[in-house]
Amino acid sequence: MKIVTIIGSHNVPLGQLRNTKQRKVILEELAKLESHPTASELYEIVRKRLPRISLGTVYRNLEILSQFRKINTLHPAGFEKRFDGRTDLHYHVRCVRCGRLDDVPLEPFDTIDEAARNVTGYEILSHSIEFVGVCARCRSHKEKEP
Amino acid sequence: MKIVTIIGSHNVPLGQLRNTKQRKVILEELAKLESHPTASELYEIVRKRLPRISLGTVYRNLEILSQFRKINTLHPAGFEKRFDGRTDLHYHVRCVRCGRLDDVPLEPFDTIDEAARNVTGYEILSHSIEFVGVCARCRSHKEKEP
DNA sequence: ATAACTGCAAACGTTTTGCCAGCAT
DNA sequence: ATGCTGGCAAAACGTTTGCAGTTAT
Repeated sequence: MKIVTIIGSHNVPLGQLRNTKQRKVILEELAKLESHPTASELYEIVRKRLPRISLGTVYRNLEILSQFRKINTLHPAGFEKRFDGRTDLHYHVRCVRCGRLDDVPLEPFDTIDEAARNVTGYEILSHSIEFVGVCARCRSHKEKEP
Repeated sequence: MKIVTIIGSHNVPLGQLRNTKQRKVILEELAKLESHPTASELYEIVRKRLPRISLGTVYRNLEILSQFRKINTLHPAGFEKRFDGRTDLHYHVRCVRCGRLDDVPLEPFDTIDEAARNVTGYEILSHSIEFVGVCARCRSHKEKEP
């Protein structure tokens, strides 16, 4: 008997995605928007077309669509806040396998704030960069994952 | 009569910060750590020195210390996930006043992943950048804030 | 036929809050 | 004396999950 580790959320199907009305409307409405809505904002919008849809369905579909790269999830899934004794500007890298978070010892890119100011109309105060990747430890354990 | 808008969390004092044992220990332990603990991880650590401290106190102090720039909060306070119909790499800017989130129409900095790889030992897959600043609308309303 | 999917409601884990006593200034 | 702060417990919040019935393929 072989034990298989299922990667990803419990609600993401192993087989074929289906094209339900709910999923279609969620995608359509999200595509229409310039903004980056939260799940419940999108729920309110979608509800105008599908009054009986549930918030759970919206969450489930956003998760699935994100896994299949149809949409993008901005503030990376369910992570707790983390705190850092350093207050100087520095960057972080997160391991997608184990969630480990490390500092990245690079000098801050101090020119990019000005670039952002020029194209956004914002007064830019600072920025943060989070790299995502696979840490050394997880890379050496790669045989565990299919 | 003048209406004053209180900025920031309900638990952040308007007056002078005090130097309590709990606050000191939280700061000390956080400073010792190379890692970026969550509130409850830090709670467990601090509890070894102050067994009667509560998790609420840890949260309150982290919030206050963060406001006063004594520490840094990594995954910026309580924001919900946001979803984006675009799946290509692009950056975002958040207004610290109103929470508004916009796209930043800059070309992706494709060289920085390699720089990060060189200094971290991670296999770097991607990165995200979030600028923080004040949006045009909020800048024109600045008279409302002290 | 079958596996994906939905709505609903309950459960979950994290964070915030109200209360009141206690302590730093 | 003032008002910031702590502990505690309850509430709030965003998100996930179990269930039982439904739907797309």
